[in-house]
Amino acid sequence: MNELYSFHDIEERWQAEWERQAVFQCHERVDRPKFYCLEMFPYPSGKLHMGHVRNYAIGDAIARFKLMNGYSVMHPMGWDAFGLPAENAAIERNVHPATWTMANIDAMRKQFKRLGYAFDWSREVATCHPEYYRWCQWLFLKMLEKGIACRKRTEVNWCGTCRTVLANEQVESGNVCWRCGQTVENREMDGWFLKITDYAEELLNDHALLEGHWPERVLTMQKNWIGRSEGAYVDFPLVGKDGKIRVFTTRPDTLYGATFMVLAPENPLVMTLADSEERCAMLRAFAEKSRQTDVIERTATGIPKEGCFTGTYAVNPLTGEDIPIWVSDFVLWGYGTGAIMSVPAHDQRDFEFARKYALPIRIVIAPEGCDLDSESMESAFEAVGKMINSGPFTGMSSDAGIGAITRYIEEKGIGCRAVTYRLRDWGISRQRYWGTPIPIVHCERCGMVPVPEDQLPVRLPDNIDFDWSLGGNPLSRVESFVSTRCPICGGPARRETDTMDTFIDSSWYYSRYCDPRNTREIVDPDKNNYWIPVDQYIGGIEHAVMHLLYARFIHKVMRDLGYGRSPEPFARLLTQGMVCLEVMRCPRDGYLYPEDVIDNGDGSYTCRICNGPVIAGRSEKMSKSKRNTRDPNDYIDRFGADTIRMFSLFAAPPQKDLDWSDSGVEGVFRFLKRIWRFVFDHRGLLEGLASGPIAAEDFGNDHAGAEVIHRKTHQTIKRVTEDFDGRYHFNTSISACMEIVNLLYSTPIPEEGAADYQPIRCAVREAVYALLHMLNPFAPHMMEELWHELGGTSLLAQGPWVTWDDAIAAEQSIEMPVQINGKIRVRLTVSADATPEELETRVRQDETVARWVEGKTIRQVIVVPQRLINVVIK
RNA sequence: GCGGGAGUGGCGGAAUUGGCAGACGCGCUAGGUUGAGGGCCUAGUGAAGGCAACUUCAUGGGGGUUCAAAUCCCCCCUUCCGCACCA
Repeated sequence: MNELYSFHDIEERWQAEWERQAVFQCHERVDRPKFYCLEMFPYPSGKLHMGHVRNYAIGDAIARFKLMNGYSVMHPMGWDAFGLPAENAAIERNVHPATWTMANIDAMRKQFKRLGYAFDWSREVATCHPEYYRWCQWLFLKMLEKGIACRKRTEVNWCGTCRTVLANEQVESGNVCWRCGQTVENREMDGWFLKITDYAEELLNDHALLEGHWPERVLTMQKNWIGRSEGAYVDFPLVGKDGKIRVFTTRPDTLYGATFMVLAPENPLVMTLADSEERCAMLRAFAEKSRQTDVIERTATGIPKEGCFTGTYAVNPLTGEDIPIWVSDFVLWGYGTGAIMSVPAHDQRDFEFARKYALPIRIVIAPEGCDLDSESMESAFEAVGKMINSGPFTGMSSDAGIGAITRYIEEKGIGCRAVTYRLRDWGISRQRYWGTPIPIVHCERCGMVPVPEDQLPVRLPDNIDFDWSLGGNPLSRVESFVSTRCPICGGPARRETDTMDTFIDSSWYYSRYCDPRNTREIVDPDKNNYWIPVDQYIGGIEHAVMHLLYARFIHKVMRDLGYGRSPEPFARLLTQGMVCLEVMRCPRDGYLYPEDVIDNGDGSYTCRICNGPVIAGRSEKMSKSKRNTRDPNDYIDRFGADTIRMFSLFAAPPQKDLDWSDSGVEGVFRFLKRIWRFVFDHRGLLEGLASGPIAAEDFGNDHAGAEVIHRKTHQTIKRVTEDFDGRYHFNTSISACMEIVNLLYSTPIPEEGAADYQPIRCAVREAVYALLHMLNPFAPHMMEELWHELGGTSLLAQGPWVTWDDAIAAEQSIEMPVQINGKIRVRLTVSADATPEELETRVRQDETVARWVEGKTIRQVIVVPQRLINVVIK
């Protein structure tokens, strides 16, 4: 055995060995329970960052633990390989997106392998591969058949920088592109949509299956996004015109108080309502102004809302009164029916609008025990109360009134019960090249024709001209692609040139891993049913409502197509925190790279560029623009994969943000070296440790030093094992292992032949045996190496895991704190199985206790077994 | 505005069916080893007071429940995240 811990050699050796023995290749074994461990697959940007290292280190620890515990573990890896960066690289550097992507995949795969993650590489997929995307196209055709996919012309979010349409989920803070951060604009365009709204109810209800297994806030975010609300549609007939306006309300009980109506400016009805040419022009101008108003400004609270009267009236169907129809941009065209009934007395927005334009306010709900006055009231009364001025419903509670009025309008045929959602259909058309072509042909004679299944995949052409200045989708300029024959009539036709949102690719990849080379089917249903659901899914919180909602939707679609039984794709979800580092900023030169910062050693820093003082900012997510990134490669070079992996698990629990720290990394490196050195220094004593278990009788139980190690070992196995089964707080698992190592260092190892040599030898051998197993999920290379050095012929990776004995883990005697009136005054060493009565007697006899009690009387002695004793005196 | 998370030494973080606050690591201090430095080893390290045994204070702030509160309840502050006229 080498005295030096030469991590590079060790890591290469074991990576090769795992690969040679195909240790991480999995199969559908019926003799073992299965465990599907999955981390969100990466976009092949070409370089791993610390966030990746952490994400995959978490999953790898779990996967390895499960494998050691006898599970049939699937832990696959692949590439979310379609997307804009590849196409942008093509434009900037004149490299084909496929070439660029493939080179990136190769580079990242190498990095992954250097980190020694336990992936089953035989299942690798890349979404840009025709054998993958043909099944995206197939899925699209199935959804078209079932009416889930459709084409329509609507207002869409257009990102000018990315030159494509975005789905609503991909627009952040109301108007910002999730990818590039630029403001999006509204455009009316044709596009393909998936009716995720058909599944809204199920997506919402099935949250119940995930509760307790998914982070609460992800469920809350999805719930808010789906935004279910219950109420009724009510029709208001127009005065002097045919037709009616349908509104959605959650408060049918306030219908008698509806004194005007408001339509969204985009509502096409608006133009038909104008009572004069002049009014028509005004409304058109108003709509145009709304369109140009920033979405944030238009919808922000606190800003008074502009309105415009149409000149037309509708009839309140319950009061029979004529009420004016207005237009205002606080009513959204995308929600409900794009029209509302306004009840200013009981809705704050309506109230403010009514005050501004002097519209009538009628009170129809009275709060318990007091009266409202429409003249003097300063805000709407939105709570429940007693119905007044409401015809036959007067006197009813407003709660009961909701049901009663709904039934009434249903009987009269002027409305019906209804549920609406905030969730909109998923717009999947993208006007860019590097994505899955939508398998549709536009024929002059036959219209839109789906490409027959046996003609899939519709391949992306290679001969692309990426000249950005030409604008539009480069795909539409490839005549050989666009021009085709109609599958029905054989006549000339043109291919659809929109490609699919890449979120479709990532909505079912976890199923494809179950059967990645199937050329006949998207996945074999039996294989899918064996592995799915993913038992543990791990990724960033940023996908809470994008990927994670889309994937749940597509999963349910696939289930309905007969490709699986499980209602949900991901049984448990862990959202890992970000990797952060403090930013260095110079007032003159902006964010600084580490090499441009001089550490003065006294907590202050100097800018190397201008010699001015540098402001050490707070810790923020590592990002290129803030220049606070660190390259995993540098750390692998200096400390090895085991160190960087273990640090990213040790520095914080997985769910929390992690502060990167170079000295923290060195601390972990030091710990690993300490293990190495201990084994090296005691290689004689530890020799052959791996070849056979330690018999209980070898210990003897008369030596205190051995017993302490023995007990600590079993306690630690228990702690670490339970951390894996519960919260995944690996930071505490690792620190527990550090405690054992510290204990081993502080135990004097006797000379061979000394009386206590045998029991100590056994205890130390057992401790090291356990350590190698427990640390294997975190630092697998070093542990395999030491295992091998100590006579192991099997692989630690294949287990079995270590077990503990509660009887050994139990303390014989414990130091029990004794409190007097809640303050610790003395500690007594007592036998662990002492009865409360014995303990109380001990305490009453104790000198120190007596000193504190002197002159007072003991009122009560509280004995908490195994914990403490509290003496209450007065 | 609504909803959710967080707030513990110089730093990252332990400890929550209420029961020894600060495990473990970083940093710092001292000693040892070394020609020096680094590395490694040992000890110390929440604050204040005291020669000391020890005492007092301390988990964002203020109240409360309890023999006992970082943990439970009420009010407030700070911060991060999500949603934001959704009818």
